[in-house]
Amino acid sequence: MKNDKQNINKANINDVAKMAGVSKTTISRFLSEQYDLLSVDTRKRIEGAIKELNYRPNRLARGLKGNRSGVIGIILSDISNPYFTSILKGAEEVCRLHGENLMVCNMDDDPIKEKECILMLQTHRIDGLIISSTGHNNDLLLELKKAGVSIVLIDRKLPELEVDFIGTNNIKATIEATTFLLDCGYDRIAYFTRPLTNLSSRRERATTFLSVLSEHREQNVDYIYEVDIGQSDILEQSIDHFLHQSEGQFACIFAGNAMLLLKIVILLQRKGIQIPEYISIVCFDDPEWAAVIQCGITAISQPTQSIGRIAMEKLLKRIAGDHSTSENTELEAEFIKRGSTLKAN
Amino acid sequence: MKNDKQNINKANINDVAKMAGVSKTTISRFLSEQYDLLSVDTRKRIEGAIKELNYRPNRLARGLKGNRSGVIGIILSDISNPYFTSILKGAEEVCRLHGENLMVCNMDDDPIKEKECILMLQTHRIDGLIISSTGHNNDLLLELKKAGVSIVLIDRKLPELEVDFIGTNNIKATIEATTFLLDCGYDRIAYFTRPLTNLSSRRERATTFLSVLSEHREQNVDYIYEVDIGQSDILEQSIDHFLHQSEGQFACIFAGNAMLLLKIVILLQRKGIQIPEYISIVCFDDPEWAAVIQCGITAISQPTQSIGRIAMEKLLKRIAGDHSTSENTELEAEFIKRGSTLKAN
DNA sequence: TTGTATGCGTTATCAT
DNA sequence: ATGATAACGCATACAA
Repeated sequence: MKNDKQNINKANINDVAKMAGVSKTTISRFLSEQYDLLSVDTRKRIEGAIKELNYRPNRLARGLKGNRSGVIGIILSDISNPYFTSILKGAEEVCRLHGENLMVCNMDDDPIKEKECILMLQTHRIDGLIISSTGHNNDLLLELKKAGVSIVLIDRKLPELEVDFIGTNNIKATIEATTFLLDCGYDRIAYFTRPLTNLSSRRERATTFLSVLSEHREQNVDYIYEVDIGQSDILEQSIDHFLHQSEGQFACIFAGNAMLLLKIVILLQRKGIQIPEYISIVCFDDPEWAAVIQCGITAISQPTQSIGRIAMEKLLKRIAGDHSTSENTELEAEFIKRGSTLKAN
Repeated sequence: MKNDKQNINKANINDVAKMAGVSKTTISRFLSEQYDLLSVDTRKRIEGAIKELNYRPNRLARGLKGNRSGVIGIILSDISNPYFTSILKGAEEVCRLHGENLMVCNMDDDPIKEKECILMLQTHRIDGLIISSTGHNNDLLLELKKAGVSIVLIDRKLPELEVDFIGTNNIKATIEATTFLLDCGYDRIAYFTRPLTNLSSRRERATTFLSVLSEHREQNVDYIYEVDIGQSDILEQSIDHFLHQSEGQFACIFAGNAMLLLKIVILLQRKGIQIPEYISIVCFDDPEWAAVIQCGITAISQPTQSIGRIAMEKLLKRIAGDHSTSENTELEAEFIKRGSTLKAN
C-alpha cells in the first residue's frame, strides 16, 4: 500500500538512492560503472538495494537524456527466408554481446512498408540500422544518416548513400559457378532469377552470368528467366520453354536463389523429369536441404551468418565513433559440387 | 548554424510548436490524434511544420511519460529455425499493423541467455512479451507479470505462470500420426526427440506417442531416443541401434522435429538405406522441403504463422486492458501423407 | 479550441 | 567520494 506510484512495483533510481542512503547521482554513477568514483562501502550498499528492490534501470529515460537508445534496427526483405534469418542470427549474437537490443522489421521488398519501418525505427531513436533495402527510400535513409544514425547495407548496394556495405562477392561466385558449368560442357544454361529490378545482388549475378557466357560462346544460346516467387504459372511456362529449347541438348538450370530452386525442383518432380539425368541444376545459395534433395544440389554457399556478424560489428564501430570513409565488404562464397551437375561425355 | 542543439538536425516538439505558432500541448494533441480538439486551420499548420522540419516524435520521451514504450519483446529458442521464424513473421506482421515494434532475442534454449534477454527487455520497458521459454526463469517472468507486462507463451506451457499460451495441439496431432502408423502395420516404431527436459511440447509428443502405442501393443517393442542436435555420434548410434533391433521388421522412424528429420535423412542416405523401401519415416513439423525430399516425407504441418499472429493478437488485447483469465489456445495441425510411409502387405 | 506548469527516470554540470 | 539541480522530449491536469 505504501507504493501507490504509477508503476506498480517498479522501483526507480530515487527509491534505490533512498534505500542505499545516497543521492541518485551516486546511483547513476554506479549504473554507468564508474566504480572508481565510489567507495567500496556505498557500492555494496547500492548493490544490495538494487537486489532488494528488483530495480531495473529505465532505458527510455537513459536514452532520452543521453541520446543513445541502446537499440539497433534491422530491416529485412523476408524475415522467414533462411538466407535473411541466418544473417539475423549473426547480427543478433553480436548485438546482444554488446548490450544493445535488436528491433526487427519485415518488409517483403515493399517500398511502402520499408518506409514505414524506417520511420518507426527513427521514432524509437535507434542508434544504428542494418538494412537490405529496396532502394526506393534513399531519401529517408539519407535523412537518417544526416541525423547521426549509422547505417550498414546488406545484400544490396546503394552507392548514392555512401555507407558501409556487407554482402557476398556475387561476381566472383557467379564466375566460378558459370565457368564450372561451361567446363562441364553444357550446351544450354538457363538462369532463373527474381525480377531484375535495381537490386545489386540480383543484377550482379545475372549480368556476370551473361558476360561469362558471352566470353565463351560464339552465339547466344542461353537464357535468363525473370520469375517472382508466387508466379507459379510463369515459372512453369519458363521451364517448359527452356525444356523445349534445349530438347536433346545437355542442359542446366541455374537458380538465382534457394526459393526459386525449391519451386523449380518441385515442378520438375511433378513433371517426372530426372535430375541430373535429364536436366542438371545449380543454385546460388545453399539451403540446409540442398545436400539431401535428389542427388544433392550443386550450390554456392554464402557466408550468411558472417555477413550478419560483420555488419553488426561494423555498425557498432561506427556508433562508437569511427568516421572513416565507408567500405564495401564482400565475403567469399564457397562453391560446392554435388550430384545435380555432370561432366559431358 | 542556427541549430546548435545536441541533436543535430533533429527537431523536437518545441520547434514544431514554434513553427506552427501554437503551444506544444497542441502539437501533443495532434500526435495523439485528438483531431476533434483542433481547428482545421491549426491542424494544417501543424502538418506543414512537421513536414517542413522532418519532425519525428521521440518514442522514448513518449514512453517515459506515458508508461507505454511501444515495443513488444519476443524471445525465441532459435531465431534461425524455420519453425520459429515463421512464428516470428506472423507476430511481426500483426505487431506492425498495430503500430508497435518488435524487439527480438535469441537464446538457444540457454536459461542464462534467456535471463539476460528478459532483463534487457525489461530495461527497455516492453509493453508485452512473447516467449518460448526454457522454463528456468519463471521467477523473472512472474516479476515481469507483476510489474504489469503482459506475457504470452508459445510452444511451451508453464502452468505456474497463469498466462496465455498458444501452440500446436501436440496431443491430437501425435495421436493421429501414431494411429496412422499403427494402421499402416509397422512392427517397430522409434520416436526421436530432442532431450525430454520439462518442455511441454517435447513431453506431450513423446508421452502421447507412448500411450497410444501402449493401448495397441501387447508388449513394448518401440523406442524413444533422446538426441540433441549437434550430437551426431549419439544420433548415429541410436539409428544403428534401432536398425539392428528392427532388422527384418516393418519399421518406421518418427522424428520429433524438422532438424532431427534432416539429420536422420542425411545419415540414412550416407548409409545407403532407402526410404521407404528399407525404413519409413514421419516428421512432427513440415519444413518447406519435406515434400521434395526423397519420395516426400509424411509430416505433421503446424500452423506456425497463425501461432505467431494469434499470440500477438492476444498479447495486444491484454495490453489494451483485457484482464480475463488466461487461456490455452491449441491450434490444430494437419497430417500430410506422403511417400515416406507405406501400408503393410 | 488553446495554453501553462509539472513530472516521467535518467545523466551531466556544477559544486562541496 | 558525494550531492543538488537542470535538462532530455513529451503528456496531462488544470486553466482560460
